[in-house]
Amino acid sequence: MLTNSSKYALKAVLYLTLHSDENHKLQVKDISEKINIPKAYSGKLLQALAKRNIISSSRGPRGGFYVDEGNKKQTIMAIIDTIDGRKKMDACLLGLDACNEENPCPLHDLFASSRSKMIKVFEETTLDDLVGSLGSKDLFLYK
Amino acid sequence: MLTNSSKYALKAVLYLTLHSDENHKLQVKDISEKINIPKAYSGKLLQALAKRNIISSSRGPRGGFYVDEGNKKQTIMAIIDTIDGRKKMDACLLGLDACNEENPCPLHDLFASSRSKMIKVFEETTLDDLVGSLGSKDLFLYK
DNA sequence: GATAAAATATGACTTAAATCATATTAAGTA
DNA sequence: TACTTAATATGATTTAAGTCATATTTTATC
Repeated sequence: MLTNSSKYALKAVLYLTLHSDENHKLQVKDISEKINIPKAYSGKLLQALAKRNIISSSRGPRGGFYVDEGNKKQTIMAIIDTIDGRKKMDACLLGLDACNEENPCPLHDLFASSRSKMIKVFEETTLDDLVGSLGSKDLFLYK
Repeated sequence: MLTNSSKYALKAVLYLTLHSDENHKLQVKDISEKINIPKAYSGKLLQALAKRNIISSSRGPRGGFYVDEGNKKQTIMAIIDTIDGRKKMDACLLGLDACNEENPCPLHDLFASSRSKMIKVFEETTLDDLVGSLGSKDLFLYK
């Protein structure tokens, strides 16, 4: 479904959404330790996310990564797309290029409705939404 | 979602379900050419499926792989499980070991219902069902 | 302005999935 | 029984994902 990379990216962005803002930037080291992923690897992912404006960053002393109000309008799908590429989500279960609604593979109809529901949720759910639904319980799992 | 290997396996089994029986066995070469996957690779997958009795095989002259009536009771999930291992399907979207119904990760509830529906379909759909639903139209896509 | 702290850019290394190759074993046929 | 045909078992090679390392650039602060 998702590569390791986009799982990591999702975790990192969620962490930033909950624990950072313009005045509380976090460094790669802090983030990677908290969410239990290799530092150098998370650095790379965070850079890719910042370039696409999913998250924000600033260099130099007191710099770091953070999520501002604008970033919170980003969706889960935007994160996945940045790291894995959107196409993978739409791909035929059997990997058939020619498979689609009009020309479905034998598994297409079994799978299509679940998948499109899932994709819709990913496209429509923003970081704001996620944080909202968590309410006050900060606790979630990074392992 | 699925590895390349299990996609190939699904294609191969579907092909066998439609085009083979005890009296019409197919060799690796025939199958791999028809479904457009590397011969040596499909050989390995077919062997694994035969060992688990998802499909049948016999050696020697006039031997080959085939799907008999018993094999047709096998499910899509059995194929996936043989090649990828069942666990992957149940795994948390974020890859969190500790994530479950009682202790859900932030994405859990967004994803859980689509996934369990999908899993249920995979577990309940047999090769018989698939062939039935195809009706007379043999045509499907191997590319 | 000099210094230090941070992200950025780039590339190398490692591991697992995907792919290929082949020697061995079993079964049908002459 | 010898020969041929096919799966089986095993392992080598290749490729892509995942991981790590570091030189460069930017920015705050003294």
